[in-house]
Amino acid sequence: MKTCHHPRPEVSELPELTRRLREQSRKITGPRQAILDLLQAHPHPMTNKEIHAALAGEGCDLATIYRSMHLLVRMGMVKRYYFADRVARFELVTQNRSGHHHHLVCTQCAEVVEIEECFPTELEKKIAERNGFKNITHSLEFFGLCPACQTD
Amino acid sequence: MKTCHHPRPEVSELPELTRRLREQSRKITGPRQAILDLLQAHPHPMTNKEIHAALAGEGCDLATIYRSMHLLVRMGMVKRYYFADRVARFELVTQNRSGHHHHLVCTQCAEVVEIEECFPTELEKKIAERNGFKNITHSLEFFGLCPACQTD
DNA sequence: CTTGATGCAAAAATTTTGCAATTAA
DNA sequence: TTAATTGCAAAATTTTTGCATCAAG
Repeated sequence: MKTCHHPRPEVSELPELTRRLREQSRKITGPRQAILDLLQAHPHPMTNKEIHAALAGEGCDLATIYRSMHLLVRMGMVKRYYFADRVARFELVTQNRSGHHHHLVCTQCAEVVEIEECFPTELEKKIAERNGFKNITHSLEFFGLCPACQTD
Repeated sequence: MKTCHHPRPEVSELPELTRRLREQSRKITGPRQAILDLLQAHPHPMTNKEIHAALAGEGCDLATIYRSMHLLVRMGMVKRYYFADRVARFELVTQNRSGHHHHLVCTQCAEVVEIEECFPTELEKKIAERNGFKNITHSLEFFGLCPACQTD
């Protein structure tokens, strides 16, 4: 895994997120703050195991992480991704970065790049109509060899 | 899950597949034939559990199915998909149906429709170049409510 | 015969759950 | 005060592995 910078966003979104938690009569606990903090600082999909490892300092139980991720996904604050390996990865949904976007993942070192492009809307609409489906969405991820790994 | 027809292809691809197995000094055993038969008759991604259940008659061990799918994927005879639920699904790669295609899956009843459309090649190339990636591929699946489930 | 494959059972890995104790509101 | 949350341990799943036996080539 490559090192990569995780610049904190200009404005933290945590106040807004905690507000929404409170709104649902959820509590702002240590573990939850730590998880949200981490996800904000690391704007790429993370597995529960990675989150657990990263939070080794504060000692947050793995079960708590599983439960938190379920909750955050249910509340729409986190989006769950599946890349090539049946492991769920979680990424914070922020106002800066739209909830819907895609990733380009290095098959060697797992580096992740966020992608602007999306599947053409008209084409998707056509697919939905031709098959009579409603409320169509898609999952789309790219895989390849990143620059650094091409030389190895 | 909706019932769906599984018309056998005009020409069975099994002889070719078994030939390739033999070529790799693999053996054509009962379980393997049953699995290939099943995958050919059911041209949609199936989970190992589904395969195991479908083969309840011949009594094929689940461990054997796991091992077989690993082998078949490694040999390129089967393609592995991940839909929305972190469960691996396997589909036979045939000459009729190209190995690369996508699916439209009903979020309610799990019906699967095969999709012709693909992510635009030029756009993908652009993404690869802009990020300096090589050997880029993608996974792309669509989700929505199928006609039957819209009335429920 | 020889080597790969199978079934079975055990082990490993992953995810969920029950519950008493804790803590935010 | 009280309702949600946590940690811990146990349970439930899912996947892999060791090994003696079996069978395809």
